[in-house]
Amino acid sequence: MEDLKKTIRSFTHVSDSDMEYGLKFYKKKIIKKGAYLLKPGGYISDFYFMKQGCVSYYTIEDGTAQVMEFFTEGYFFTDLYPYIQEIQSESYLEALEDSIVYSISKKDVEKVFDHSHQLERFGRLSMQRTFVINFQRINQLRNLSNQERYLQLLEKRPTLFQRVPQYLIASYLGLTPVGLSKIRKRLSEGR
Amino acid sequence: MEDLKKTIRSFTHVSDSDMEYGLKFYKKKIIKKGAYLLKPGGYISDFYFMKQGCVSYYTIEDGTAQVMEFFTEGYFFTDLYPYIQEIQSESYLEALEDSIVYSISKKDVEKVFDHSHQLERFGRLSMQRTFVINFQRINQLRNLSNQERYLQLLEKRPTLFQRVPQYLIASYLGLTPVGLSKIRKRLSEGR
DNA sequence: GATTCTTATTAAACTAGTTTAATAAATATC
DNA sequence: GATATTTATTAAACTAGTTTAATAAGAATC
Repeated sequence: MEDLKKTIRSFTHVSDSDMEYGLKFYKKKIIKKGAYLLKPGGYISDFYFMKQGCVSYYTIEDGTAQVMEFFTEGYFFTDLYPYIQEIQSESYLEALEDSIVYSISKKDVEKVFDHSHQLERFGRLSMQRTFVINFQRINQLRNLSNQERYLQLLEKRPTLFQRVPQYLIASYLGLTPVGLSKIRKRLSEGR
Repeated sequence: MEDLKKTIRSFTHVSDSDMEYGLKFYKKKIIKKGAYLLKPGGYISDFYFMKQGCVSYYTIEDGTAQVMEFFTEGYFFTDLYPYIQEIQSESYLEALEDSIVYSISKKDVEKVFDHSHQLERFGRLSMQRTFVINFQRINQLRNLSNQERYLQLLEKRPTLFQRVPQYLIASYLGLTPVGLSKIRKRLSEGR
């Protein structure tokens, strides 16, 4: 769990004893390609850290997948809204590759935060980080064209395009496979 | 500062002594309509609580305002990204009405969080709340049509339409004044 | 209360996407 | 390596927005 430890410490100082206390609640979990961590109607009570692999986070709207996010190495993730509210989820968490995650239950997260002020701070700061990412996402959705968002994704997460089928990337960008194909054509013609 | 106290306690339990410690750092501030709490190039070091009034949060892109949010009664707000990163802001915080806010400096927030585990928890939970709001915003931007988003805003924050000019609401919804006008026409014709 | 300034609507031409369907290319399976 | 299946591209018709410009309506000011 070295990279989990490293990632936590990239947020804030955590003493060895607090770290040891926190990490002992994490469990290693292997998910085969095509398997689900979560399906609609299920309850999500775990928080995950992606050690290796790729999980897509999506809902089905009118019969087609709406991809919210691709979680890859180093991501903390869960389906936060139902996780917080303790209600049924409406989303899927599906492995797009054989993946390894570390999981911790909500109860244990709370235990850890109660026990360690330092780790509660990590919790706050990682939430803050997530805020910033979402905030930038909103600005991108509002201020950039689909073409610009495609180019930005290509720049920021180039490996995604080797790992994930294009129609899922189209969905992530908020358009249809046909729409993305048109954009790519337009770009290849230098317009 | 009763409503500030009440709002904080709606997140988590805070003892009287911790609350008293925290609240003493807040300063009351009155902003006249048209005045700014923040302009591009400025540094934002305060966190605000809106006691009464309305502040618009926007950037200027290609000469027109892009409204991110309208902060009204009960909102905690700042320009979080530059606040966290301690970099220059690119945004405006402008009072659309005479407003009363309570402000606390970043240094004092940190002092409060150091002193009180309970208030650090409030910080984490309010960040979590903000996450959820932003998350829902992203889903709305992705999955709803402009018309649906207009109707949803009308339902959730009806008073906004009496307080704020329509072209700013258009901007908030991510469209032009002409576009919003068309949507309203379409709806009034029952389509 | 007339004038000025701001805000909202309408019209017309345009654009970047959509949908549906057909085809082509790539990948997996027997 | 042929066949079936999945994924990507292309075409054509359509749609919900855009831009620019003119007009109308409302609010503020003298």
